[in-house]
Amino acid sequence: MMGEDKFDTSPEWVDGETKALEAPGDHRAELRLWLRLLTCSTLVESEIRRRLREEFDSTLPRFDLMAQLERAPDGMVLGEVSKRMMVSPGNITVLVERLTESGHISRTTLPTDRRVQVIALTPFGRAEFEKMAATHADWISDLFAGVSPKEGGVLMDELAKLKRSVISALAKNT
Amino acid sequence: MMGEDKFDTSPEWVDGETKALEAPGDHRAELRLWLRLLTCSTLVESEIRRRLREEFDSTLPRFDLMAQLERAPDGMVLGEVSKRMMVSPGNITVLVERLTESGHISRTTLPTDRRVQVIALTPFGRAEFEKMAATHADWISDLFAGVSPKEGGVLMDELAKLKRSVISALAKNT
DNA sequence: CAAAACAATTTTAAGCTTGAAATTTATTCT
DNA sequence: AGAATAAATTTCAAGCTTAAAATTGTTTTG
Repeated sequence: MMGEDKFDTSPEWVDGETKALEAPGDHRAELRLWLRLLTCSTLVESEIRRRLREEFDSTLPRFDLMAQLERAPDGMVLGEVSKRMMVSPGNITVLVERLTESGHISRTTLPTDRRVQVIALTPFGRAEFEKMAATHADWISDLFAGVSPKEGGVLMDELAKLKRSVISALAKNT
Repeated sequence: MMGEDKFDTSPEWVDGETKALEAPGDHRAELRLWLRLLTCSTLVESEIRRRLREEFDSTLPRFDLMAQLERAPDGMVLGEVSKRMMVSPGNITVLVERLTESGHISRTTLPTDRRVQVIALTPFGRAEFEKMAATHADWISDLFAGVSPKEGGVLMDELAKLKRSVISALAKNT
């Protein structure tokens, strides 16, 4: 999905009227928007992955999993973690295995329902995560430094609309 | 990086003055923006992957590679493909192997420099890609249907600013 | 003209990711 | 209670991804 021109900032979208004159099935504007969105998130994401590896010898999935657990002091059920991270359940299994081995998280089988595994940050895991989280926040702040608070606000709002659009389209095709 | 609240649309950003009053090292606004951006692109991307698999028995990387080649009728050098797709060179090797096996692309060693491989869409590959591309454009249009042309224009512009911000931050830390 | 430097690509090792099938455990329904 | 159903998790097979090392081929330079 990559390949957007590197510095294309000209206005690509047209007003509704002009759009109506386009050939049927012409979705260029949406495609360009999607490519730009994807370019932005890929740029940020791969840089964050790189830095996590270099500076903490860790990975984004590990960081994300611990981030979920940080806000759940009493731990979280595996299925819930999987939903929140938007990844498949099988994925969580391996992550949890490794984070347990390395002592970052604990895992307990729920006594009342032995199908259910609850995981939580260990004190060590929490301490490690807090170090990483602070640095991570600085990285993001750095990468986003050229976006003013006002522009950031606009982006938040417009992305909220996009998110609703996508979620509602997904709900329809069920 | 997932885990943003599902329908959070309240204004998270504050004006510059309020921001100045926040504790030093408080990067919540940027973090929330990043999470929202990532949520949007993950939602779209995973749906596109799913549909490519279900309807065309294909994958996003394959589609992307062919999309690059479509605009290069005379073919493209592997290294160039790798750069445009923003993936590591080793990645391209495997993709090219499989797309060659399946007859979608051809590969030629440059006679003047035998290190260099040039790949191009075969007529079959081009025909297949065109079918996929048309459907793919419809999918995106569908997912983005709730975003008006005007809102899309705003998003394009704001994402352009973000992209410049990220690229310039990456250029600095070299 | 060799030797060193450089460039393009492939290989390797490790980890991530998915969907589907299998397992284990609980619940519901005769 | 026993059978079917459902739920939570794990296993499996296949493919993607990366960085680093290794290959292969070209160019530059002493």
